[in-house]
Amino acid sequence: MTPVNALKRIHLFSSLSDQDCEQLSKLLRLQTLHKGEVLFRRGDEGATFYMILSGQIKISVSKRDHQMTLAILGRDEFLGEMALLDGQPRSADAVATEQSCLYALNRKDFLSFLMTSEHAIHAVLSALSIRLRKTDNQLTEMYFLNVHARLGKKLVELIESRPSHVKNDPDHILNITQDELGHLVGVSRESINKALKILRKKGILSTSRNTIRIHNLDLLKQRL
Amino acid sequence: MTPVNALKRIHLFSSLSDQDCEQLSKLLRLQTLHKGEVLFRRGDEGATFYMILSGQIKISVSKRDHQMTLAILGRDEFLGEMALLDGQPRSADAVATEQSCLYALNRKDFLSFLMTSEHAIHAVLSALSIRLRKTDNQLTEMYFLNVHARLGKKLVELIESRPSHVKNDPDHILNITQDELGHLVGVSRESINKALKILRKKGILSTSRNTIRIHNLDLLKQRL
DNA sequence: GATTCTGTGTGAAATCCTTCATAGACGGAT
DNA sequence: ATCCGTCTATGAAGGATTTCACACAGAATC
Repeated sequence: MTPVNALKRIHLFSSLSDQDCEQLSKLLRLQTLHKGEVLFRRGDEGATFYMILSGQIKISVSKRDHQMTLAILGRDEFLGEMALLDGQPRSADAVATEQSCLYALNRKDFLSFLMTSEHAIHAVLSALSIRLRKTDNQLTEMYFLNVHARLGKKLVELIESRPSHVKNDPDHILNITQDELGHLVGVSRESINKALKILRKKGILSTSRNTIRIHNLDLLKQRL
Repeated sequence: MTPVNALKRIHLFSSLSDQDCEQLSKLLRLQTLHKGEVLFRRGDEGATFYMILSGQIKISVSKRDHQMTLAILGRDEFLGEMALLDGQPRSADAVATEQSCLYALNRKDFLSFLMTSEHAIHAVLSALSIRLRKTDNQLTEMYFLNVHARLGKKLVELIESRPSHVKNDPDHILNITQDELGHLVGVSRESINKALKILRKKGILSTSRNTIRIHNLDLLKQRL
């Protein structure tokens, strides 16, 4: 595939003319990350915008031996825009959870690209808006709901945001450790385990190393 | 003052030409809210953008007899943009906490105004970014910090975000109920009260109906 | 001035969740 | 085949926060 066509497959760039794409492609830097590799850390000066071509980036904040995961971003999503837009340092860590491939764009180029594309502005505004909504929601749920309810919601969210169906298998399968789930829900691993135990006893799911297998998604949903 | 000059005093519109201002002023609708009046509710269809000319709007989410305050917006700040940018319903309630005066702009006009002003785009992007950062921060603090630490931070934040100094008075004075403080910190009124008791015993502050008087801001800060 | 309302102050009991300790299971490396 | 590191499972103890109950004070209303 030509570089221009590759660019156009990315939603943020999809409305660009061939010319603009070619222009832009000269400014983009391709970056590969191994599993576990750090893209940036909280507190760093942020001068780069990233588009995820493939793989997965985890956005999280750590303190002592505790960690909270703010978001997990995948293909066609972008990150790093906050530090560029408001001039503050990175607010969280970004780490690849699997082998990942990104386009990187420096501050100046990102901002000028943004101003040339109405479509891109809309995409960024809308993405920020959705993220804000999501975090607000997480914050209120943290206050209103207990571990069981939060876990239930997160499981449903994880399943619905990913293609976790395997052919000829009625179950939904999540590949995640209970530790990681704890970071996502904002709760200790042990509490996750105990909450899972209840769902297990009701036959809603079963657990094994690195995986949660949901047998009855409807039943899980109607508990919310 | 002419309407155009009034408009230019608003940061979001400050870069507009006289012509554009005049144009815009025809689209803006002036809206007054009494204390306690509701601007919109969570779940409403959102088709309006608001700029605060004066007064104060509280953004909050309620559930049963519990409430969580997400933000308190004041003069020169705007709200309502999320529903316009991502097309989802209102994510929270907006209520005037005092007599307030707003400019309202409908969806179409807001979006087209936005696209004509590079300055406005930057202002909105930057504001969204700052809000996102703030909520992320609140979320992680909710997980990492206990009531005492969160209350301390919130008190400092409230003081630093407002002019709470009175002439010839070395103290900082906050006019807020413990109930409201609880909503802001994400904790019960009683817990706020008990946490304040400790600060009171250390001589950092004193409390009375509707007010918290901070005697020693430095001491409060160094506990964080 | 009496009454009502709203907000503060406080302790006891209950609840939710974390922390700690320990056991076992599974997979990968040697 | 064994060892080691990671992940799951679980119970006991402790801590933080909520809930509940009630007393009290000052402001607002009549």
